[in-house]
Amino acid sequence: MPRPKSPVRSEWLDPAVCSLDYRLKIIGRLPFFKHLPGDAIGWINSLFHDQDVEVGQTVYFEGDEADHLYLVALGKIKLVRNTEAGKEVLLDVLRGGEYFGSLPAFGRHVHTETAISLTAGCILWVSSEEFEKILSRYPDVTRKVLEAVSLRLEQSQDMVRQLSTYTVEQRVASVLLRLGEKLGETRGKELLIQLPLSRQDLAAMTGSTTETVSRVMSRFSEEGMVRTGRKWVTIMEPSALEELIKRGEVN
Amino acid sequence: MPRPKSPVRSEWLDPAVCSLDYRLKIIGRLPFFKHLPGDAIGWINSLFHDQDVEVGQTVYFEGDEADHLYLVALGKIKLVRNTEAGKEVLLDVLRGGEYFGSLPAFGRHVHTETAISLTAGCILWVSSEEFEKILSRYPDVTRKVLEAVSLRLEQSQDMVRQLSTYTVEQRVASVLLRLGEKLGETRGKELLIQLPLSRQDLAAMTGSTTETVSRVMSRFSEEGMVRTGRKWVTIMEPSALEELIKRGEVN
DNA sequence: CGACTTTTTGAGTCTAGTCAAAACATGTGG
DNA sequence: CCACATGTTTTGACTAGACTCAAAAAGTCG
Repeated sequence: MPRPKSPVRSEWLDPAVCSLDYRLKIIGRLPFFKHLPGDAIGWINSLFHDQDVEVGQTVYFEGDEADHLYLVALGKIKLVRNTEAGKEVLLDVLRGGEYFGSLPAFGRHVHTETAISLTAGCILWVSSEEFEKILSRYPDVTRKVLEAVSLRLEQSQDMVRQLSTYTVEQRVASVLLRLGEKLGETRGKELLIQLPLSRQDLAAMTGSTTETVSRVMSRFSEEGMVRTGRKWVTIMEPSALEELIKRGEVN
Repeated sequence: MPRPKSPVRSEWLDPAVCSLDYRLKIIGRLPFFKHLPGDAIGWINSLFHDQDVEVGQTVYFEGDEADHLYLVALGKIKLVRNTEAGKEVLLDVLRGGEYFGSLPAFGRHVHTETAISLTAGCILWVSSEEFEKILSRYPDVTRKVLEAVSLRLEQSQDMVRQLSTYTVEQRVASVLLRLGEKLGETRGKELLIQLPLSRQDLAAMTGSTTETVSRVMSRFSEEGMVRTGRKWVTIMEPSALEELIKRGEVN
């Protein structure tokens, strides 16, 4: 069998990525702020700081004081929790336009997860005080933040449901579909996920082990449902994975 | 071996439970409102309706239109999610003073879980419109709601971590401790949980099966760590369960 | 090319699920 | 108060899914 050719197109980092224009676009599209008029966005933008991150860089650790709110401008950020035993649990992968971190405003005083960049990219952040300024000038932003947190809660509860009732195979299929939907690019009827997702990461997302995930992925490949490389995964037949989740087995 | 004598004291339902006084107390203590002055609480109280619930009654179903916010006044409410395959996942058990249900204000339009009473009791509720009135008169309530939802998110993520990394034994121990901490009454160094928790319920809280939970509970009983009856569980040695979670095994 | 990391595969073991039956409670009506 | 029907819990035997440990294979990078 020929080595799968990588469908990844390198879109190289524009050095001007966190340019004013780009920042305005990101901030203006954020659910928190997108209802606000342009001048408000401009003012909010002036309160944000930007920072480039490289692959594998830790933005903050679980347990660190929670006094910054972050936005992903470019790249992908993963949120993980660690157990005392050293196992890691991957809670979510964020793309441009999503928030992370937390604030005393959310009732949290320390971060409850660790944030690590999966790719090189750029993030924006505001301090607690600066965010308070935004909230006091535009109080309905609180409402938007509430909506965003509610959505995360719902997703987390769905995760609980899946971990409680799915087999590893179903969980892997589910994670692939979720990532595909969220981060994937449509290539015909296929779905390309450009992400340096290791078996380790997939295991941490499914409450499993690298070996088991590897076996499951091999099976999926044999069945022609997915195709994977080191920095990408292509879902050849999303519907087949969906079927598998419903039926609970490969046939 | 003699049948374990039930330590349960029947505290019978006062028919005047949802009396004005009691309602004011519940509402005044709620994190959402407890920062507000007495007259505000009085006004808010006037917007709430009350309703008695009996054992096993469903307050609302997953998928129902989400236009009410509920408070537990008296009794215990469980929140469950169901899978297509008919398995149930028990997300949380609520006691007096906790909220449930959701609102368009939270960005949800249908309930994402089913609410069922575990005991006879009484709940309070407001409609979406009424809650909006509260929010517009006391905008900082939004902030409190945000804090409450953030806390639930954190707890849910912890649940994810446990399901991902703990054995069934550890998860059962963890659930018992959590319930004990939240709903238990201290009896000397023991902790009594007065709750009609079936093996079914425990299985649904731990992502396991009735049989496995039964075996685990039997083991815990033999080791003298817990003692159970049909409508109660006593944790004889909380520290033993904590040890077990850390070490990962009974010795 | 060679050192290193990640992934895959294999073999063996164990945890937890399944199916089935017995034991135990609970509630009802005679 | 007992006998019976019903539902829940416990126990047993078996199976299977997933983990562990170990080694080989493949990919990455200087």
